[in-house]
Amino acid sequence: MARPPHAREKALDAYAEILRADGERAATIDAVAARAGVSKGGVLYHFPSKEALAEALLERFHEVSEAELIEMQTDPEGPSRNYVRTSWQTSEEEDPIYRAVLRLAQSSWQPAITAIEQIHKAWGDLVRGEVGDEAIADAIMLIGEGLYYHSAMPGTWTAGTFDHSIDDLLAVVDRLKKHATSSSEPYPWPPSAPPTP
Amino acid sequence: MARPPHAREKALDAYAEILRADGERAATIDAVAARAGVSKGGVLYHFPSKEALAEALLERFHEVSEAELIEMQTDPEGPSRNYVRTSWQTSEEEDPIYRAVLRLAQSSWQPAITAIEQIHKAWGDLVRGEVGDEAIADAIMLIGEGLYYHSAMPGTWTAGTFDHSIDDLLAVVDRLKKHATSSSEPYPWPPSAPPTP
DNA sequence: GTCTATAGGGCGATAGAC
DNA sequence: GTCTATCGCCCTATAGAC
Repeated sequence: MARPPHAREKALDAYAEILRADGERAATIDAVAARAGVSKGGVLYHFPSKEALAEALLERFHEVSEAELIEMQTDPEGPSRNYVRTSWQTSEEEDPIYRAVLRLAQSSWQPAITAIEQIHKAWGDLVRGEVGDEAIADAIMLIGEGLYYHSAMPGTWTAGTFDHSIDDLLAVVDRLKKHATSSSEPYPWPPSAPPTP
Repeated sequence: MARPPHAREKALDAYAEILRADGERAATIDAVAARAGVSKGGVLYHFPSKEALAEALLERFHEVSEAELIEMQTDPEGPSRNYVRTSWQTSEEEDPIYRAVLRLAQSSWQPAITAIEQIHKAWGDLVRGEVGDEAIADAIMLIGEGLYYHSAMPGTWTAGTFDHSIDDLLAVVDRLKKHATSSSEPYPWPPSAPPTP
């Protein structure tokens, strides 16, 4: 795996990008091959079926989301702010993988639905652990999911919509957190010293 | 239009339901015809092309969303609570049209994207008018959109997730509104006596 | 490993009987 | 108005040359 064939990665990149930008229906093997600069047969050599392409994307997703989860745990801002901030900022340009997988989930592909469900649960656990109030944790999670809702919408609709106000939004999150901690004793946070990378 | 052929409406219903439940790709003319209990040719008599089917759905959407907008304006709870509540509750069983159109938007069909964009802008204007604070209005809108994000996800993931906590969530919305009105003078609300239907 | 050529199946749309 | 039959296209996948 140290130096796998480049065509494979290029095809997977192309697949993710077409999915994200144009939707599941546009992500045909022809389109992937054209964008990756290889032939259809070339793509099908590395990915014996179209589903294999989707499965490979899901593997990438698991790697990336595991790393994101660690970042969220160790961010000195705390999980809530990290979640809301990255919900918007990784949506802007980075992290095309999440949104590509989201498209597969929206197309009712069960493995993608399960994967999204799992990572959301993990994120939600961290936020709940930090704020210690169920309803407020729900509200914070929904704000982040609302940002994903925007980022998952095709077209130019939401480009930059929250760029000017993400800090104000984070201030609202702070206020929600503060209210939660003042009305009930929160879970201990951070649970221990974050590991140094 | 007083008594249009039933097959037309049944086909449109079937199209919306398949779209909502199984995604854009599954909404073939064959599938629509089967669910509506007519033949493919029968469907294509009323809707000369597949796009005509989508356009008819969009017309329905415009009618329904106009009515929803009036409800949101006249709800004695105010637009914010109405928005958050209906974001979840109409997702449960009612309002398959919104989610059907959402699927078309997620498939990068521009007319659907534009329609969703417009209704969101109208909702956002009402919420901003009520709370009078930009960041808090954004947060409230995002909570509602987060609920739609859940409702737009296929499968059983989110079924009932917020049923037990929607009132707690509305309490958080109240708290956000309260903070906004205490820190800055809000817009006048309600603007005038709501029209009686 | 990557290509071209082609088989096989599904889908949108048309034609014409009833 | 609704049906059946069929055409033509696009997409997935396979076969085999290089």
